[in-house]
Parts: sequence; C-alpha cells; structure tokens
Amino acid sequence: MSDVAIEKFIETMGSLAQSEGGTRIAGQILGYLVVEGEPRTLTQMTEALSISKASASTNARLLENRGQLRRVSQLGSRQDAWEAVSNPNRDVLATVATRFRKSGEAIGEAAAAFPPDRAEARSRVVHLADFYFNSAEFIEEWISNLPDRQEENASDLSTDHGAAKFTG
Amino acid sequence: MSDVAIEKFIETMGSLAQSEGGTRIAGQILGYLVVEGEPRTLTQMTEALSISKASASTNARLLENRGQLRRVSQLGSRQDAWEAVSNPNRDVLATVATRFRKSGEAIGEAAAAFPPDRAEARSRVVHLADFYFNSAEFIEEWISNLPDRQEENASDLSTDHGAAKFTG
DNA sequence: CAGAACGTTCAATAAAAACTGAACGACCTG
DNA sequence: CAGGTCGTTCAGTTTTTATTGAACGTTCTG
Repeated sequence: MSDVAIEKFIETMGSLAQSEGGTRIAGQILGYLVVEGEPRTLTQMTEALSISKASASTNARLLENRGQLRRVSQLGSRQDAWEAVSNPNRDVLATVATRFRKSGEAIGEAAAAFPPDRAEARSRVVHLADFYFNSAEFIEEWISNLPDRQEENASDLSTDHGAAKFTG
Repeated sequence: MSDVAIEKFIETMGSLAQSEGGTRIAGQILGYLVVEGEPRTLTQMTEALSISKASASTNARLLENRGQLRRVSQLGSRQDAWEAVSNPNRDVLATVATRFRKSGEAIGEAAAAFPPDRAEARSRVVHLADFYFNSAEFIEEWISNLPDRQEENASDLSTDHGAAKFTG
C-alpha cells in the first residue's frame, strides 16, 4: 500500500467487484494481491485493508473457489499465504460459462414440461435456452484463446508453487 | 399462465435473474412475456405475477434499459404494453461488454497514477486492464455473430417465429 | 368538467446480504 | 504441557437492496 494511487486502485477493484455482483472485500483483496505480486497472509490483508480476519478468510476462500487466488503454504510456516493468479479473471469467465450452461439446462427442462397446447411458447423458451448454451460454448472458446496461465507470478525469488502444496 | 409448468418456468427465470445479480421480479417479467409472446400491460403483469404495480413499472423499465423489453404503445389505448424482444439476451451481452470496457478504463486510469517506484505493480495492473479490454472486444464480436434481431414479435404477420437457429 | 384508469415516484418496510467479534480446534514452539 | 498463533465457523449486527402502498400528475371517457 503506502501510496494513495494504489489505495485508490484497490478501492476501484472493490467497487468493481461489487458492481459485478461480488463483494467489495473480495475485490479489494484481489487488487491488493495484484499490487503486491507476492503471496500475502490473511493477517497482512487485515492490516492493509482494515478488515476483520473473518472477512479476509471468507473472501479469500471465495476467490480461491473462483480460481482467482491461489493458496501457497510456505515451508517452515504454518501460515497460509495467498497470491493472485496471473490471469485472475480467466476462471471468472469459466464460471460464467458454467452458469450459462446450467441456466440453459434449467430453462430447457422447464420448457420440456410445457403442455402440448403451448407449443409456440415452448419454442420461444427453447430458443432462450439455446442462447445460454451457445453463449456458454462461445465463452469457453474465448477462454481457450486466452494466453496460458503462466506460473511466473512473484517475480523475485522462487517460491516454488507447483510442488509445495502442503496443507494439513 | 394457467399451467403449473409455465409457472415453474417463470419462477426459474426469477431465480436465474437473481443469481445473475438482477432482481427476481425482473426475471419473472421477462419469463412471463416470453411465454405470452405478445405485448402485455403492467396491470396484466401484476395479476399474473402477484406483484405490485410499482414493482412491475420499475422492473419493466429496468429491463427496457437493458434492451430486453420493448414498450409498444398500442393505437387507441393509452396503456403501455410490453413485449420481450426476440433475442432478449443479446443486449445483456452488450451491457456486459460495455461494463468490461468501463472496468478496463477504470483500472487503466488507476494504473497510470502509480508512482514510478511501483512500475512492476503497475504493469500487473495494466495486464489486468487489458484483460477487460480484450474481453469486451471479444464479446462484441460474439454479439455480431448472433442472429439479427427480428422485429417480428407481437403479430401474426410472420410465421418463422423466433426460429432463427444459431450458426455456431 | 367529473371520474376513472394509467404510469411513475417516493417514503417506508421487508428481506437479504455483507461484515464483524468472539469462540473454537488444530498446530507449533519452548 | 502451557502459551501463542493460525484459519475457520457461527451468531449477531450493520448495511444494502428489493418490494410495496400510497400519493401524484396525466390522459382518456362520458
């Protein structure tokens, strides 16, 4: 932190997350970790962002589930550390695609139950379901065009990510 | 309405809208109008969905802003009628693209204000902004591949009712 | 012009969500 | 084993959002 421009960026990330349907704190955590570029602990988050430990824990794991954060346990410490993945929003898109697919399924199932005398209505609903299916497909294609996730985040010394997953 | 399967579909649309960050009633209205296939008035919505006139009005205009509903004033009546556009989610994608672009701008501006000694952090943030820009661009391309909006909804003039298939 | 129906707005309420403090179990250290 | 630190959970509070009822201005009808 320590700089007003950086604080502003983090606040921006918080607002953005909120307007995208997430939580402010999740956005702030992501912004903070992108700025830092190295793994940070929950305690560091609570201090940097003035949030409770409960919020830090909950939102960090939420971001982990979305694929935007990675938990790296550092050898010799039982503290978890968290870092932003290098393409933090790639998996957000994947989540969107999954949700689209599920929406399409839900709508398609509902359409299948329509009574015979509502065939036209059903066809409109099926059309809607198709939109979701096709959008999901397209987003997945888009994802596959994104640059590969590079495991080159913390640019200075090697915190060996891939191997040292060592949670209790 | 009048059918349990259709009611279930409308409820599904409400839940879906909610999980996508919208309001339940907006989703229900959209579902209702898709089922009906013809323009319906606010009063009809309030009866069919058991909602208040205030909610119907507010949410209908909200959907209109998103491009999912169209207001059609019928000659000889001063009642507004509303219908779902034939591709109700096309403009939802456009809204997403716009939001992505704005997010990219906000993040990019924040990055530009970073102090010189945080050049590496800034480059990470710029990378993030680029993701938004590229995604916006891609979505817009996807939109342009969608079948054209056909303005053939609320009449029996045309026979190919929303039957446009995706080309992939 | 009176009366009714309409769409919108706004204050108030109801419902939902975020966020926190405190407590807990697990684990390490000395 | 005692004391400290860690991450998580949970109940409670605060904050936000959705939804409503009532009031208002407008427009049509008779």
